[in-house]
Amino acid sequence: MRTGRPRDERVRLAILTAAQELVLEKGYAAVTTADVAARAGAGKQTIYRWWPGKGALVLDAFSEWVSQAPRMSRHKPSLSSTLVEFCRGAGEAAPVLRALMAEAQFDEDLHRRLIAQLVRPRGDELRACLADRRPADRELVVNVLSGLVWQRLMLNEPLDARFVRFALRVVQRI
Amino acid sequence: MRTGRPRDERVRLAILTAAQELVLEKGYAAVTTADVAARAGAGKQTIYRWWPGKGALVLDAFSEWVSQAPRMSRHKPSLSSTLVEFCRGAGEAAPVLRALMAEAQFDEDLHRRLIAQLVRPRGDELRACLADRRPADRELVVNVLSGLVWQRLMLNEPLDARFVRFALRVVQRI
DNA sequence: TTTTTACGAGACTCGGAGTCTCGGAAACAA
DNA sequence: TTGTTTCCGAGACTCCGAGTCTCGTAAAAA
Repeated sequence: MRTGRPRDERVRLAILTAAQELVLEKGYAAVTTADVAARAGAGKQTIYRWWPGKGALVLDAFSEWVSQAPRMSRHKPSLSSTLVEFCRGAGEAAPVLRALMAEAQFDEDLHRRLIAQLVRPRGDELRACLADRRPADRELVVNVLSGLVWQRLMLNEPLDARFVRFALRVVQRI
Repeated sequence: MRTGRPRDERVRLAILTAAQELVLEKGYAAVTTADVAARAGAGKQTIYRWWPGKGALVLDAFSEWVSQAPRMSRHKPSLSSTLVEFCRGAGEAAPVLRALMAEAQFDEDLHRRLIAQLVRPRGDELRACLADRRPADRELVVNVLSGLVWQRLMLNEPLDARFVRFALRVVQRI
């Protein structure tokens, strides 16, 4: 059994909540770890004890944001609905996704985390909607779609309904 | 006539050259404006007099790097050769492109410059290779291709010959 | 009770971005 | 020639955020 005082779950949640709120209010770049600690009523050291840095913290605070799609449906979700739902979530959090991907370019560890916690899961969701395609085709479509999305994000163009229609049209023609 | 001492062209080139060398040697993040000034034998203020910051400087130092394709051919360049040539240039400078696109996410002015000096021109080159397509198709193909490239860059996957084959296969099926 | 780890708080170091100032140089104008 | 304007190298300087260190205290297990 692990000895010593255990990690306080309420503190963990307070920090994640504070990070999410502050980033949505002021934007990723304008938020400091000191800000997060202050709003959470925590010490900076408590943040650095459990997260390697601001990037990983914000990633944890948002990694489930995008995929809060209603999983209640017992049907296999359609490609269209998956894409719509993703763009809805990613649309609100677009500045955060841009900032995380940007920061990850300067931080290998964060880059790995970002791919494992955000990029790969979204790709898997898409893949699951393409079970009827040939495997080679499937990878091709997934690559094209996520390419379009990330390009759109980094170029700061909206992930709106018009984009979804465009993306679906592309897929249809492959 | 503009009065006062004119800008020294040799200094301008020395700064651009120093920036390019240093970034290739040590990587974008590890280079400071003080480093560039030192190697160029210039003062920091001379850099800040002509460029708003490190990002814009490095962008200028590399903005023609990618498209040093031999324009000697009087034939219209093929999509294949354009893509190969672009990936060859972008392959070597991939870390720089990643860093510039990343930094641009935190700097609106740099973002505009990056799109105007790098993103748009490459898109135009691609577009010129697709003159035989219907205009709507053309935009679609350009979007898909540049989406694949930027995704590849930000995910730190190689822009190698295998990728070019993949991209061309995608285009062929649209 | 002792040991071990977590916690809040705050002081601290470190490094890079960008600014300011100074003495001097290169152009133009009177 | 002299004065004005802008450029230049050099270096000191401020500002700010990331991350570290320490201290007194709290909560769990041995």
